Amino acid sequence: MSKKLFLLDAMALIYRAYYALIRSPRITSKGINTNAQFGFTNTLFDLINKEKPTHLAVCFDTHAPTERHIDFTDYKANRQEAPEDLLASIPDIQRIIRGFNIPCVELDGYEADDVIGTLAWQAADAGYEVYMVTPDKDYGQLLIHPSVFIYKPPYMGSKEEVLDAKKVCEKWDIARVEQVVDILGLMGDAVDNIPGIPGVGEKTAAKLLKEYDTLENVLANADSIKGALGEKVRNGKDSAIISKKLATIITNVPVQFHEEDYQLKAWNNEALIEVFTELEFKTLGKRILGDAFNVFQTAAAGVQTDLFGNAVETKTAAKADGEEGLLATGFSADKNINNTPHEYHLLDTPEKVQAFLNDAVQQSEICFDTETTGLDANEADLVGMSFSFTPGVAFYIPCPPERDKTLAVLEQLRPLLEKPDITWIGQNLKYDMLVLKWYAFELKGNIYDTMLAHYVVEPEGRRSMDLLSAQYLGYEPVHIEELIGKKGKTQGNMRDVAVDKIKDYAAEDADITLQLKHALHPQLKEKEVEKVFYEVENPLVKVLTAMEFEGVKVDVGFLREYSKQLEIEAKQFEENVYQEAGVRFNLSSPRQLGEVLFDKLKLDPKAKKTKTGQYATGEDVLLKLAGNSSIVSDILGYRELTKLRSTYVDALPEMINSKTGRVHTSYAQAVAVTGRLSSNNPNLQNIPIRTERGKEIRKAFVPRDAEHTLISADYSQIELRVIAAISGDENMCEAFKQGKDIHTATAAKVYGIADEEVTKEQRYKAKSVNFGIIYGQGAFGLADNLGISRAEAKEIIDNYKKEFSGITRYMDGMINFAKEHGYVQTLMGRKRWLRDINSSNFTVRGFAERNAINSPIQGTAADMVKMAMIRIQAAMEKEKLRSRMILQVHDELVFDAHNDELEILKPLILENMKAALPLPNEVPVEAELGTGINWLEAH
DNA sequence: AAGTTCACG
DNA sequence: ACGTACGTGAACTTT
Repeated sequence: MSKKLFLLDAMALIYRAYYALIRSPRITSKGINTNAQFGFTNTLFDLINKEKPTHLAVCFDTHAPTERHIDFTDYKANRQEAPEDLLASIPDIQRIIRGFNIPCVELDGYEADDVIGTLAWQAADAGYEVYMVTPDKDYGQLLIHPSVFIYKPPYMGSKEEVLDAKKVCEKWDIARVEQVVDILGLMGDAVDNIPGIPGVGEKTAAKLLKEYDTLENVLANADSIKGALGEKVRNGKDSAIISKKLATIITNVPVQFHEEDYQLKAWNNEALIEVFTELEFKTLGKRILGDAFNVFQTAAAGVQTDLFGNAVETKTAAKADGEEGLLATGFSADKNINNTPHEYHLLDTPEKVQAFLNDAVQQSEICFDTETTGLDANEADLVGMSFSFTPGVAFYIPCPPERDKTLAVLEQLRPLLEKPDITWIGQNLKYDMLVLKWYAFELKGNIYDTMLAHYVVEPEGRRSMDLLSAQYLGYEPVHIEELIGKKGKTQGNMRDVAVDKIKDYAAEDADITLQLKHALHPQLKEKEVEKVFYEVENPLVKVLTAMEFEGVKVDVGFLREYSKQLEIEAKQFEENVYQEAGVRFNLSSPRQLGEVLFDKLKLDPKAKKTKTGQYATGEDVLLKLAGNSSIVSDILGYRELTKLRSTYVDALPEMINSKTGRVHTSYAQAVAVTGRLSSNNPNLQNIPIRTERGKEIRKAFVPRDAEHTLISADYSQIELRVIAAISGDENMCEAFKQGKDIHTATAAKVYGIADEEVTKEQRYKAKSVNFGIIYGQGAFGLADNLGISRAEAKEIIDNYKKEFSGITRYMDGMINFAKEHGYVQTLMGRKRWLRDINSSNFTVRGFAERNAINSPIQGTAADMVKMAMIRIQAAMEKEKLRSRMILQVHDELVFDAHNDELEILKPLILENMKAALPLPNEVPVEAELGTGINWLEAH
């Protein structure tokens, strides 16, 4: 057997692991982020398992400066400081590596790639096959040696990949791997702040090398390169030479490859158990160490699991010293459905279904899940349903493709589905209920949505079934891809999958969801979020289901006409821009626009500010351009019109449902961290209103027929009322109690004048401060926003803080509360955890501090609207109205109202909105309402 | 898949 | 010296 050496680029892998999991970080019960430790360990273990190396080493960078830093002070200068979590992970990772009895190699004055390069070539000369484990493309240059390869570990769904010299050449479009350093020298590397030749990218570099073979030869022939490119090359000669040197990996650093040191040996299990326990690697620990870890865990935790995986208290078990934290979060961690005997039943005859029903109607809680032909609940057909009420046992009932047969199946289930005293448990039940609603069935009992339970327990993470199962049950369920393939062109249809396979998949989903409920449920109490769960989120599900089912009518004819008009006007703006610029280019490309504006036309403040080094061309930048030339207004005109056309006018008709002729948005109830809803497919929460041309689009949203009218009702200044109320600021509370215009009242206080003396200008500035305050804005931001000096902005803010000292107290109070408790909360007890609040990094901490100020405000307003929706829906049902609530836009509710019901409905809506969530300090809640034959008119 | 811009509250 | 106002979703370009 040949000898295989793997050399790991530790920091690159650690970074990747950390950021791969950043959206759903792994946090221990002590609040430590273990993304990097987890990801790295996973990669290392999988590698050992799969690739069976005979020899292995992990290489680190050291803090000592390298020759590159000394030669070129900008080297890696723009690199952001690593997050604290990530830096803190390194000692743990080194302990883990030592636990595996693998050497860590590092050398002051050299980077990991130099060490790896040197060792790789030495080992290869000694007859090894060498794999350098790294995602870094620069390593390509080392493949000059034929037995050296790059091994890219699997990442985000893509498989691992072994790169040889041929593949590297293909990637860069070059002839020989020796040219890797030439290409890097020419194009530079933004990540390491290696400049290269400005304006030369990957493509251009490859082109140059095709013609001239080496970087030196390119430079030698710079005079014969024509046009702008030649100019760039001639100007960038010095930079190119330095860049090539920086990009060249040193292969003769003072290390020696002693093969016996790098040979894989037996692990130090004790050391590994200690680290894994500390890091709470439950499943991973067991996967790596097997029973050695299991025995320890169970004893340490003082909890065992019964046959079905339920946590059972063991009275006699004593906690091992120092292992308090292991189950402190309250989930039963060691459940593994794999080890639990499970029975998944296929109920494919009416007799079997009946037997199931007899049992099921006795239950108080049943987990329910549907399988359908698609992701859009308004278009999908039912393929089957699964149920579970005993952990490990689940039932799957298939539905035939013919609609009448599916209806017959549902009919048999009617006594169960409509039983009023059942609690239906499910993951994202809105989807399942919406599917049922298209068959005119509904779940009449209570519901318990595990997705929402997780949302209130942990609003920030993601919560797919797969993730939740892994996190709370330590179990990886069957992936849907195994049934219907990956998303995209190859994705198949659930209808075409063999019924036995669907049964296993679907039944498992119901089984897992039931167990998930048991794991999550104690967390509601522990985290003190029961109120927001039971009084806000859970009851809202049925309301949203009804709204999504209803949809809204869109006047397609109007939009088609408007589209033509916008197209003509946009074209005119576009032509104007090309005239003014003197070139034709793609005006939709910010990159090309930036080059035209700043390189060709040399317009004044050269704001080069995007992180990729391109010119920023956003509206704020363009408006600051010298002279406000007409090209700017033409660009902005073009942008406005094309935006309106592509995002709304042309897109909305495409979203019309084939069955209803209406547009059905989908509300995401567990996405926005503050507690707001979000809307997608299409997003109906960002329909234009601020510009004349934009608000026209609202005319396309119309009542269902001539007997109906749209009603729009919105809260007045809800966020400011909330901050007044929860801060208890006297002046602001008083202004609201007296029914004053809040921005005028604010201006009067800030400028020390009477309300009547406030000018438009002053009111405008005060309004900006009021909004800025909600978000934690500083003097810089206010100055930028209002186009005033920082001194003036500071003065306004100082005055504001003095006059509204209660607001200042609130802001400081929230930050201190967060620092002490690690979270902030809304009136309904909705929490947001802010683990960066004590960070030593100014920027990171500042972000958390602004969240601490803003989240309770935005979140309390969200609580209030949601509660209003629940009340209004209930009242409308009680009155048996034909009118329907159809849209929510954060502080606004829209209704498709029957004309006969308008006079009942108006007070019903307003009263329920005002009374939904009374604010402290007697701050009144006001709402306003309008009606019309379209949304614009109603607003 | 990431970055940029822009629509809303 | 740095960055600077919160929360979203979608379209388009570029990698």
